[in-house]
Amino acid sequence: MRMDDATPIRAGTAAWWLARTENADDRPRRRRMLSLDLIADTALTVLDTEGAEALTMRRLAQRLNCSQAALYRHVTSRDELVVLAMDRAMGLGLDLPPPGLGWRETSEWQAHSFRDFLLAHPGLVPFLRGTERLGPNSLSGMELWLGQFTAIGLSVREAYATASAFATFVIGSVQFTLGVDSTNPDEQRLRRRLYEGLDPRRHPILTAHAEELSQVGSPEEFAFGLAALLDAVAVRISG
Amino acid sequence: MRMDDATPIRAGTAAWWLARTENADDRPRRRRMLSLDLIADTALTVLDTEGAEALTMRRLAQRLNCSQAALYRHVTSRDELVVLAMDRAMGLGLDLPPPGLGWRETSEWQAHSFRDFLLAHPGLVPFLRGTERLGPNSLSGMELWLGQFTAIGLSVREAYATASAFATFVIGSVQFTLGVDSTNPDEQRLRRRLYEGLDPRRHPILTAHAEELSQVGSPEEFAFGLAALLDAVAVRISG
DNA sequence: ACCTGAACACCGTTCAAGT
DNA sequence: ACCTGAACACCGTTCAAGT
Repeated sequence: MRMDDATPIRAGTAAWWLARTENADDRPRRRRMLSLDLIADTALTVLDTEGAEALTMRRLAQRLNCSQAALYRHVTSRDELVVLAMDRAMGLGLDLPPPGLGWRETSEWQAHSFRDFLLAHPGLVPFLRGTERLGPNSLSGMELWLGQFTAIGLSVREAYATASAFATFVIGSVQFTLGVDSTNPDEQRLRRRLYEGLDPRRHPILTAHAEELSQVGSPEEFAFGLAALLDAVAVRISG
Repeated sequence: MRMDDATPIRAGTAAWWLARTENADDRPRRRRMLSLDLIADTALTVLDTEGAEALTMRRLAQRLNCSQAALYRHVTSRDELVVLAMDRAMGLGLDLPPPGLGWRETSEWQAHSFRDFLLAHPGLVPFLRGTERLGPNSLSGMELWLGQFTAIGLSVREAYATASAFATFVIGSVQFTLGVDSTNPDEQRLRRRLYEGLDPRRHPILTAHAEELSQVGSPEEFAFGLAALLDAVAVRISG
């Protein structure tokens, strides 16, 4: 298979990340006003301060005091920019757990820390599509999880699948939560009314337990899934 | 809190779904060429045949042989259309498991069936944001899960949190998978090269086990997470 | 060698005007 | 009462032209 410059490589694939690291040295030929890092950081700032839908090339150029066209000297498309910014964010979201905890407490702490980070930066969440997975910061996070899970007896393959499941679940549950914020008390009340108004013959449980079910919130759902994953690890290291 | 017509309600919230069902009767005043159902179905067709980025109001109108403006008689925004189409898709993705299986096999079958459906319709996946959660078809799915999990001894609250965790995990893992398709053999080979090229001091495990880790694929990761959730249910019904 | 202005081909949404 | 054409204010991306 030939590597042809004409066929564009999809951002976030192994091929794309690889090409990026291999061409790293011949990058900075001259002093520039702009840098890729600065652009990615500014993108994150825009996401935090103005939300996901504000991340446009025009808005970014405005913040950087340059033309939109100038951005395309550092990045071949908006997609590419998003992938790079997301891996950058993964670096920011990666916090070291307090020492002295057992593996279960450590993993729990990390999952909660990551979730809290994402909830505090909701603008990032729509862009987390797995394409950041092979970026340098994401790989640092993976290395950390691999170290932890292999240290307690999982095989390398198991540790990788486990870490992926954790990441998937945390990101997925935050996306789910932000889709409709169930912490809003009024939303909760209306959800109850919605359940109550259903056809009791087709929805016997939802109608009968409308009040109770309307109270089940995102933290509860997250706690269940997280405990499940931790239990599964416990089973696999003892067996 | 007053319900003001001037303040738009975010699509997918309880308030929005509620208003929709309550105003259902005074909808069809006259015969129309277009219907909401037809529009939503056409949207799904576009997603399946042309992919996620092809779902524009112009493209939709073209398929329906009407003007873009006509769509806005049935839907107040593209967001709304997406939410409705996604709930519709949830109805299509809901398949009844073969009878006679135990709870674990049944749940496993359903999770795989849902995953297969999403993988077969990748155009849907970017739009699953949890906003479809309270739609009629999604609620039918929820009722099904609730029935299963309460039947084996979980409380209603536990059953709801469990079902949510399952849904979150399935959707999240498919999003993750489609972000970068790791079933591509060339991608796998390149991923190995990517791992091998990392700094061994900062990434000791990834570099040492590059080949093995590059082989871990999406089915394996999914199997781990699913087994974990099923184990967790088993623990909770026996304890 | 680097950056820009202006354009191109798209978006979602609105609204006066038609029938 | 219903639908439309045409416009508005945006997008991402390109490229000849500047310095």
